[in-house]
Amino acid sequence: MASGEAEKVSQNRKPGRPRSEQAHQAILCATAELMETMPVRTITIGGIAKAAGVGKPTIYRWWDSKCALVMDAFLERMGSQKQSGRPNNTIEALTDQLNQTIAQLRGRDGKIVAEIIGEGQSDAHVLDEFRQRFFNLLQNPARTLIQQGKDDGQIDQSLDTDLALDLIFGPIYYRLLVGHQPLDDSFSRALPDRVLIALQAPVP
Amino acid sequence: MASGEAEKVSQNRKPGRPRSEQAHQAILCATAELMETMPVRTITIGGIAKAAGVGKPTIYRWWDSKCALVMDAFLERMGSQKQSGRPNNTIEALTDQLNQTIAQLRGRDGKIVAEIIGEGQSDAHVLDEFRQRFFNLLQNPARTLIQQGKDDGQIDQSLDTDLALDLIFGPIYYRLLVGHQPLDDSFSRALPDRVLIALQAPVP
Amino acid sequence: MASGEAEKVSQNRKPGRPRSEQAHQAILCATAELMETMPVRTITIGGIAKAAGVGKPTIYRWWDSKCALVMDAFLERMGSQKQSGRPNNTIEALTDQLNQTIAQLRGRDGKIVAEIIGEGQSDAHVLDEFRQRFFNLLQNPARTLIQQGKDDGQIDQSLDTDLALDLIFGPIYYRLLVGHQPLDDSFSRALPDRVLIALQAPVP
Amino acid sequence: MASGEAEKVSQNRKPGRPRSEQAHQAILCATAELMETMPVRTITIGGIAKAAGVGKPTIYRWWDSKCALVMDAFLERMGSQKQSGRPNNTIEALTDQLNQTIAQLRGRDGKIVAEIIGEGQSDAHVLDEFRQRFFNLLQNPARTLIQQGKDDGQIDQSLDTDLALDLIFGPIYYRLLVGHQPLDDSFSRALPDRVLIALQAPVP
DNA sequence: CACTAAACGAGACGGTACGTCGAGTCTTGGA
DNA sequence: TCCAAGACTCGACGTACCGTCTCGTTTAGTG
Repeated sequence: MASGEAEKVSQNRKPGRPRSEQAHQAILCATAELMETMPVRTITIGGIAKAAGVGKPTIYRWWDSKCALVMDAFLERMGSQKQSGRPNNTIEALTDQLNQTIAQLRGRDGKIVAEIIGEGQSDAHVLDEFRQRFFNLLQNPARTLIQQGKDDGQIDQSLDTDLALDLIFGPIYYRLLVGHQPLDDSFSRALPDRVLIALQAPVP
Repeated sequence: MASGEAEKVSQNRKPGRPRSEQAHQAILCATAELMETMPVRTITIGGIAKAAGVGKPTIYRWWDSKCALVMDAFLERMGSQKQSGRPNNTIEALTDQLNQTIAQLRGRDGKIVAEIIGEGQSDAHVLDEFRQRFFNLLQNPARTLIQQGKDDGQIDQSLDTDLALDLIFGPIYYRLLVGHQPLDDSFSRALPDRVLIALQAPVP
Repeated sequence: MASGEAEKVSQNRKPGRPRSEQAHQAILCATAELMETMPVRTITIGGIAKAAGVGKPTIYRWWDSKCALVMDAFLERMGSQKQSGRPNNTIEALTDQLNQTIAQLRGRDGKIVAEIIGEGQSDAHVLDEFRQRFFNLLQNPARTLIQQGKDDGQIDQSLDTDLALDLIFGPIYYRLLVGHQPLDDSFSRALPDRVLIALQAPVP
Repeated sequence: MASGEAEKVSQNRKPGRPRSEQAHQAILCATAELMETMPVRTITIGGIAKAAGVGKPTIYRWWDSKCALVMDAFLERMGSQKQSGRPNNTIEALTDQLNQTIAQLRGRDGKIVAEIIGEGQSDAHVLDEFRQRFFNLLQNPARTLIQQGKDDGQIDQSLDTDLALDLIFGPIYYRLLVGHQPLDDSFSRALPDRVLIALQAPVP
């Protein structure tokens, strides 16, 4: 009280036993492993609890729903995103970005992304989280590049940035989610050039 | 077979009571109504049966799964697709097609399409059915137009038709499924012109 | 239709699949077996379901609670009560009745009765059922004998019958439930004579 | 020992913070209050802890189980037993004892006794404790009186004392536990006379 | 007076059982 | 043979307590 200093500090910590970070990690880890081997839909909370050596209530203490947990587990594994970072040329950088995205969404990771978006169709919260925590993360570098391209004249300045992003990523997610065509190398080769035409040229 | 007597009336009809077309329709109708008011995921077979005044086994007699039924109910309501049919100009026809698709996927119908694709992420069969019975139906006219455009020189002949379709429809489904941006009028206005640039110009 | 007989009759039967008596019996049987080997309190609905090869909802369809089920299973096994029936002498018949009751409540059966009464202390419904379906059944013959004894002068006519029954059975249940003394042979030998004194003699 | 006490206090005390008698009492008190308002079975350790403003481990530090705690709380409230003590006449003293017991087991206290005995049916330890700490306490005065009655000729000397106690208390507990008849005044009036007949008269 | 060690409040932990719900199958009587 | 009805087995759901543990704090007695 004297000089108004923090004094006792008295601790802002909550009372009681703190949550076990070990249990938290075990759950995330078990979930990630289950996601490798089975569709998200068929994963059960009980199954995760058993795999993690954890009680069901512990899972519910940390996450509201299976989907929230799956989101976290997914992001943990996705966290290690490398940035090739070659800023010299906007167009080249965008091409890189695109190819990297396609590469990322091939295989199991892409399947999981698709499943999460699928779950999101019946649970707005999941889709929200997905956008905020994965999608924006992925899209923002491209957004910056587009802005940059518009500034230095490589991209049509009258083009709406959001639309540009949809032109770039739309075809990829389309194939990923509808599955009518694969995200193969020929797609990866042909798409960037074609899309970039649309971005560069001014609408007549 | 032994005594080979065709005897009593050859009868190519199956014996027993014939399936009730009335029940069939009641089920489809009840399903369609439920789809209007609740997410596909939360619809239950039992709920449909109750709403249709039908037994669950009757539903299983006609459809393998909830999703197959939902698909049928959905297609029934989607059946009445008008074709504006103005074949004079390929580019204009494609623009029409695009705008029509966007208009169609706005509102409840789009939500249902999204939910079906969502279900499809955990059930390959659903996605198969979706592609065969709805998606191709929708996409084939555009495919024809593109082919036509390539023939008469309005579209770059080196462009792969499948890729062209992804460029056209990708952004729409992307917005529909990820929900980061709406399928609004400004999108509807801006998208076709921009996409068609990509289709028309040759890659340098 | 012809002679205008009751014709349609229309049936008072409910529609739908009838309850499976087989499942009913399997549940009762499994419960009875579990009661043999473990305390009622530690028996679980899930355990019964598993042992009976039955789903939990089926159990809940037939019984409101574990205790109601246990009551039924218990009564089924208790059903085969022999009546030694020697009506020549009221006092002798009462003695028989008493000894028979003691014999019955020795061993596992008595333990189960005690456990059911124990459960009943926290669930009035259980105690109700117990009284109506087991206790009265057991006590009514004695009640008749007492009435008879009062009529033919062998039992004090001023004695309230309910009180008489409590004098007879009270000590037995007391030992059964409090467990301070066993229901052994010496008890079985000494009790009837002593109790019958109280019933026969008039209060001074 | 008094004056010349063993120098350095001799130190038989354990180190560390001593148990809090305040917590002990708070737990007992909270338990007693809960017992007033809800069945013993539905009381939970967590509920007691919350009501007493105490942590669960503190409860387990003092008591092994909910039942042990309930026993203690119950005995605390029962502690104030008055002894009317009129030793002039054995028979009258026994009658007094009986009426007092009936009066005591009427109302909430009786219900709690019944619930404890009920719990005891599935937990031998509870029943043990009950007998040692409540039941014997209650029964011993009567035992003494009976012995005394046998000595001075008012009670049949050939009567086993344990049996006598069962004859006296059996009907009371029987009504208490089975609940087929109330522990009302008419019972209280009629029982003692009738029971005492059995004790006094010799078996023919 | 500071140190030590146990008890304290709180509440998270791994479990177990709960009672409910939906899926997909089976079994009735009637059409 | 199909129909409506609904009971069936199965298994996941999310909740409630259990009895134990792990925190940070408090409190007596010792050094």
